[in-house]
Amino acid sequence: MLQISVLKEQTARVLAGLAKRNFKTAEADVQAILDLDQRRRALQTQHDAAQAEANELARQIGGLMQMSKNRTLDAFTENKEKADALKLRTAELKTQIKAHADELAAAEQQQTQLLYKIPNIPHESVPTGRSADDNEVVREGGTKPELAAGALPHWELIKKYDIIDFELGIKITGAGFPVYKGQGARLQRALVNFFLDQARDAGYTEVQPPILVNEASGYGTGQLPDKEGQMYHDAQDNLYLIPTSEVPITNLYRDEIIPADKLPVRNTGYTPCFRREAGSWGADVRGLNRLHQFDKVEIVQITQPENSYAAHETMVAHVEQLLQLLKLPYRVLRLCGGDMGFTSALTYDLEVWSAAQGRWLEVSSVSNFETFQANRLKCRYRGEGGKTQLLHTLNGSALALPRIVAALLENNQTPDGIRLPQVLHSYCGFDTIG
RNA sequence: AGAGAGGUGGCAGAGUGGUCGAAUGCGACGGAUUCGAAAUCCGUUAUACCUGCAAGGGUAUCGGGGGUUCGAAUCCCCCCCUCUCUGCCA
Repeated sequence: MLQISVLKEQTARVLAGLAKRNFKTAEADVQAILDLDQRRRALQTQHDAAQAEANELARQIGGLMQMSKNRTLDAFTENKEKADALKLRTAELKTQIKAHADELAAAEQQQTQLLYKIPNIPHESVPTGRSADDNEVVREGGTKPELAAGALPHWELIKKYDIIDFELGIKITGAGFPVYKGQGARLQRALVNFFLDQARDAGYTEVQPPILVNEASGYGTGQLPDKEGQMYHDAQDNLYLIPTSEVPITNLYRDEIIPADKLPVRNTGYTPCFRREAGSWGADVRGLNRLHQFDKVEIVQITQPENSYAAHETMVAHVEQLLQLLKLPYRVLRLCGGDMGFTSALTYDLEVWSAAQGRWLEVSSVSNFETFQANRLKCRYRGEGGKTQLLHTLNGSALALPRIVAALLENNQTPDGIRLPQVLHSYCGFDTIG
C-alpha cells in the first residue's frame, strides 16, 4: 500500500509510474484518494474539536459533582442545575461527534479500499512493456548443454529413474502434489540443505516459521485482499497455507520498530509452499513446471531505505552464485512494468535453461518492495530526530526447487544416468541418479 | 475438546466510574558525582492521527468491537487471544 504522503507530494511521479504499469484508472483513483484525504482531515479536525469540548464539559461537570459533596442542600441544588445545563450541550455534541465519527470511518474505509487497488510505483530502471516479452535480459551465465538425440524431458526422466511419482501423489492428494522417492527425495533434501548453507554463509540467519498464517499476515505482505483464490484456506480456523515463506518471514516484523543496531535484517528459511494455481493449464505447466506444493528456500532483507537497492543487488548476486555452483545456464531479467508483481518496485527474475524442453524456467524472483509492504506491516525504524520511518522490505527465492530439479535432470542426462554437479555430491551422498 | 484464570506502557505490575496515557519497580537514555567504574542522586523514556513555519496545542489508544454514562482501563454485551488443569496426541 502506497503512503498518502507520497501520493500527495509526488503525484507526478506516481502517475508516471502507474502509467508504466499500464494502470488505466490511475489519474481518477489518485485524485479520488487525495480528495478523500482532504475530506478525512477536515472531518478529523471537526471531530477532534467537538470531542475536546465534550471532554472539557465532562471535566466541569465532574468538578461540580465533587464540589457538591459536603455542601449545603442549596449549594448542592445550585451545582446540580449548573451541571444539568452543561449536560444539554454535551448531548448536542454527542450527536455531532457520532455523525463525524461515522463519516470519518466511511471516508477512511473508502480511502483504504482505493489504496489497496493501487500497485507499487516501479523503480526508474523498470522498462516499459506489457508482458513477459518486454522484460529486459540483464545478463546471462553458464553454457547451454548439447543434448544427444533422444534426450528426454524431465517428466520422462523421473519415470525412467523412478524418483518422482505424480500418480501416487494423485492417489493420496491430487494433481500437482508429486511424491519424491529414493534418490529423488534425497536430492530434494540435499538441495534444501545446500541452499540454506549457502544463505548462512552469505550472512542470513535461518528461521523456521509456521507454514500456516493468519489473516493479518496475509494483509501484511499483500496476499490479501484480492488474492484469496491463490491460497489454500482452512476455513475452520481461518488460516492460510503460505504460498511462499516471504509471508511468515516478513510478517515476523509486522508492527515492529526495529532498533538501528538490528538492521539490516537478513533472514533465510526453508518451507514448503502451497499454491492453488487456479486457472493454470496447458503444456507449460507439465511435470515439475508448476505444482500445488513445492519446496523453496527464501531470503528476506529489511533495510533502511537508502540501502535497499544495494541490498537488492547482493541478493541477485547470491542467487546467481547458486546457479553458477549448480552449473546451470541462467539469465537475469529485469521485469517490465506490465509483468511485475503488484507489490514490487523492482523485480529481477532468474531463469534457468531447461535443455530438453528448450525453454527458460523461472526459478527465482528477487524483489524490492520499498515501503509498499512496510506501510501495511507497520515495519519501522527510528530515523533522524527519533522519528519513526518505514523500512524497505526485499525478498527472493534462493531457490525454488522443482524447476531446478527439472533443469538438473534434463541438462545432465547421459546414457549412464544423471550426473549431478559437484557441489551436490556430498549433500546427496551420490553423484549420479540412475 | 471440557473446566478455570487472565489480557494494562520495552518488561514486571498497581489501578473497579471523574483531573488516569495511567502509581510503583526494572530496563534504556541523558546528566551529576568519580581518575574511571559500581553504588547513589536528578531528569527523560509509547504509538497513531489532526492542527501549526515552528514552539506548541488537540484527539484517540489499557486485546478487538458495540453499549450504559455528562464522564469508562474501571460497569454491561459480543468476539479474539493467552495461560493453568483434565482429556487427547507427534
